[in-house]
Amino acid sequence: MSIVDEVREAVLTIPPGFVASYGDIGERVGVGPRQVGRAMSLLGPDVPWWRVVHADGAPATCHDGRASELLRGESTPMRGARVDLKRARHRWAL
DNA sequence: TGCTTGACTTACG
DNA sequence: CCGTAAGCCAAGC
Repeated sequence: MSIVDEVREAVLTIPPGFVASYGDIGERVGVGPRQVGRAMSLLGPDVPWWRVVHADGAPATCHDGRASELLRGESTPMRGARVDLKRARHRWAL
């Protein structure tokens, strides 16, 4: 298993309407947030990359602006231009 | 083997 | 809210 596969699995488990930060995924797969970002760039367009946001709820810096529309389309709790992590942050089984 | 880079995070001003 | 600095770990050269 590669980092990319682990990250892909984690991202795919995020249900519509929820999001996870790079740090969250990093903790889950056991790597640093930067590896998550690097892995994401290799995943491809077949994953819900827009459900992966920054620690403060800001959408991914790539695909400039597209994430907001996609998140909104899934009824993701938004607060202005950023995701309301208090409500939208996905939590895997503890 | 060592240095640079990156879809990041946290802390501080 | 925005900019800067240090930390982080894997991949590329």
